[in-house]
This record gives sequence, structure tokens and C-alpha cells, in this order.
Amino acid sequence: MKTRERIIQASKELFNEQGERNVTTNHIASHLGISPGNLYYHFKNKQQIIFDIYLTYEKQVDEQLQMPDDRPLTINDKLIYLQAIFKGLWDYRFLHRDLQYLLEINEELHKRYNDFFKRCLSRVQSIYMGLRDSGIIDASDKEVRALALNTWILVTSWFGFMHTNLLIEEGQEESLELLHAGIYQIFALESPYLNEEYREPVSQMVSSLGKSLEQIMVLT
Amino acid sequence: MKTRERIIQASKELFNEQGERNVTTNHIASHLGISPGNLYYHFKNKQQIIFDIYLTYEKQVDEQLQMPDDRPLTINDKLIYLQAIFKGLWDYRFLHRDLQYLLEINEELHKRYNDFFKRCLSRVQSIYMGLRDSGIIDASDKEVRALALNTWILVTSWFGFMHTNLLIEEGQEESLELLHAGIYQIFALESPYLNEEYREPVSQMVSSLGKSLEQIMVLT
DNA sequence: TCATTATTAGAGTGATTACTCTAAAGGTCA
DNA sequence: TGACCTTTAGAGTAATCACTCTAATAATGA
Repeated sequence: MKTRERIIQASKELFNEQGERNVTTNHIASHLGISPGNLYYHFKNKQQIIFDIYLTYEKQVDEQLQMPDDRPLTINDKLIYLQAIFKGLWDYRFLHRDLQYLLEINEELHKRYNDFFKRCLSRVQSIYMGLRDSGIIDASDKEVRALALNTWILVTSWFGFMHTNLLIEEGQEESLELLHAGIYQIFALESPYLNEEYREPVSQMVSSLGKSLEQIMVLT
Repeated sequence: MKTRERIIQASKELFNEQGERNVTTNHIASHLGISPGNLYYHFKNKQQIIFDIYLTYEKQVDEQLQMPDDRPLTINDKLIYLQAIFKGLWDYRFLHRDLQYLLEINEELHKRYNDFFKRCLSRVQSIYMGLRDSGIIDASDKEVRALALNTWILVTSWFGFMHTNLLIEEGQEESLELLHAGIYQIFALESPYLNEEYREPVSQMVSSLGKSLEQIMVLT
């Protein structure tokens, strides 16, 4: 792998594990066994590394939120959306963790993120409207808009919430379990709008994923 | 006001306005026109200032979430809860903004916050159960628990969301408007569980508060 | 009044950090 | 081979920050 690419990869991992604030450019360089000079040959500053990581994140989410244009949405589609989005959030969790600061110090990133947010919100709304067209949920346009926004906030805040409110160590096993708990919470958000005939199958599907947060919290 | 109290006040304001990361102890001291030595005479370090601010926040929320033990809950109670909580969140918004980092560097704070969270979640559940006892909402225990958790996450993430996704300046007018939009979103969260006869009055009450986020976002 | 304690000023310090500069090494191609 | 461009090393630097130290001043109380 090219040095530039290695820097992006390593930075992403270190930022995720330790938080952007705790990872210096010298840390990144020494983690890769390269010199600070080399790092700054490839990136003009730390912000640019972050910006480049963000671009890969944005691209990934944009692809994940595509709607199938040839067929109606199913409840399984919804599950796949959520799993993909939560996985992406996990892989780039430092972004949402330090978002306020990162946007504050980089206006270009802030603008770009704002456009991204609007696009995402619109997509989430479309997904819920797609589910309505498929007869899976029943909600007014106004309800769909409020639901989409609440979904967005909940999803993007999920790992932050987990980290602050439960004593989480960085372990694959646990993170996966808590990811499922996040999906569970999102389904709880939309479940009141589910049409009668879909309640049981959706409930089955969600509970087969893993533990709910409720179940996890009893244990901790 | 005593110097110690002035330090707490000024720190809280500066942290809120600029973020804890951007406010140094020297900033705080010079903002108050006192020497760094003086500041460190009253507090052994920056963490202790934060901890003391946190304690006032915790105390305030604990008081706000008391249930009336002599009468059933009304929809107006719910509104008052939300207004108080959102106001408190605004007054201490730096805490939730930098929560992950702040808990990470101070184990005592982390433990204390964890207890606080559990207590709050339990209170929010009680409030929803109180509303159920009053015949205002209709939801199973399981639904109430999921609803309470989603409410908590949404509320504590609200100002962070606002700051990152809308281009907000620090102005009283705007902040108040966005506070109302937050209340609007929370009511959207619980509205599916409202009993038929309360839908109209609640909807009236909420819309009389101010603009929804939807209305605000069109303008920006 | 005077001794004692509480409060304050302000210069200073060691550690950290983002980033720079120069020169060397490696690769490419005529 | 040798000219030229790309990549790398690594010492260094200016700025910043949390915090310390000493001595002066104010408050308190016998």
C-alpha cells in the first residue's frame, strides 16, 4: 500500500481507538514507522488527513443509502440499511465523536457535512416513504419527516451514547452486540407506525439479531 | 461573589461558548482579571473545575426530574419537564459536547455520570408510566423502556445535533427557537402512544410553543 | 498592635504539539 | 551513467498549555 493510503488507514484506526484529540501527527508517523517529515510530505496538515478520511466515509454512506429503483422496499431492506449504516458509523466513530470540534476548525468540512446531512435526511425520508408505499408502515408525511430526523439523530449519537453511558472496552464481540442494540432501538422508534400484519415478523427479525440494550444493561 | 464561585461561573460560560478544548486555565484567569496562581489556589486542576460544574448540573437535573407524589401527571407536567431539561442542557451544553473526553480523563466523573444516567433513565421511565397511569399514553412496559431510552439519547444529543447540522450562532433568540424545535421532536417521538383524546390538545400545545425544526430548516 | 492565616500576583517551567527545513536516498528514463 | 524528480529521515522550532513557586498583600482575631 502506498504511504499516503497507509497514513489514512492508520490515522482512522488511531482516531477511532483513542479519539482525534489524543492522537498527534507524530504518533501517527511513529505508529507507521515513518518520519514526521514524510507524513507532512503527503498531507499539508492534520486537518487534511481528517478531511480525506471524511471523504471516504461520505462516499460509503452515499452508496449505502441508495434506494432500489426496480422494486418496492421490504422490511429486510430496512434491516440491511441499518446494519450497513451502523457498521459504517463504527468504522468511523471518531468523526461523530469529535464532530463539533472538527467542523469548527474546518469550514470546508462544515459546509460539506451540512450538504451531506441534508442529503442523508432526505434519503432516510425516502426510505420511510418507500416502506409506506409497500404498505409496511402507516404515517403521514409530517410524521415521516419527524421520524426520519429522530432516526438520524439517534443513529449518529448511538456510539457516543454507548461510550459515555456504558463502560465499554474496545472489543469486537461487545461492539457487535451493542450495534445490534442500536438497531433494536431504531426499530422501537418506528414500531408504532408498523401495520398490524408486520409487527410480529419485524419483532421476530429484530430479536433474532442479538440482545437489546435492555438485556445488556442488566448484565453490566 | 467569592472568587471560587466566579471561577466556576466564568469557566462554565467560556466552556459553553468556545468548548472546553479551546478554553485554557490561563484564559479563564485572564477573563476574570485574576492570576493563574490565584485560580490554582482555588482549584487543584482544570478537571476539578469541570467536576464542580458537573456537580451543579447533576443537582439541578435531579431536582427537575422529581415526580409529584400527591397527584397524577398531566400533559402540562410533561411540557414543563422538557422545558426545564432542555434549558439545563443549554446552560451546560459543553458537558454533553465533550462528554466522551471528559469522562475518559476523569474516572471519578465517569462513575458518577454513570449512576446519574441510570437514575435519569429510571426517572424518565417513571414519568412515562405516570402518563400511562393518567390515561394519557398507552404503551407496554417494554415500549416505555425503549421510549425512555430514545428520549434520553435524543434530548442529550439535541444541542450537539443543532450545532453540527445547522449553522448556529450564539444568540438567545435562535437558541430558544431551536430549544422549542427540540421539544417538538420529543413530542413526535411519543405522539404515536398518545391516546386519541389527547392528540389534538397536545398538538395544539406543542405548536403554540414555537417553530418546529422543519420550519426552521426551510429558512436556513 | 501584632501574629497568623487566607488570598492573590505574576514570572516561570517542563512537556507537548503541529509543523518546517535540509539533506540524503531511491526511482526512472534517456 | 547521470540528470531529474519523488520520497524519506530526522533534527529542530515556535507556540501553547497546565501547572508551580515565591513573595507580597489583605483579612482575621487575640
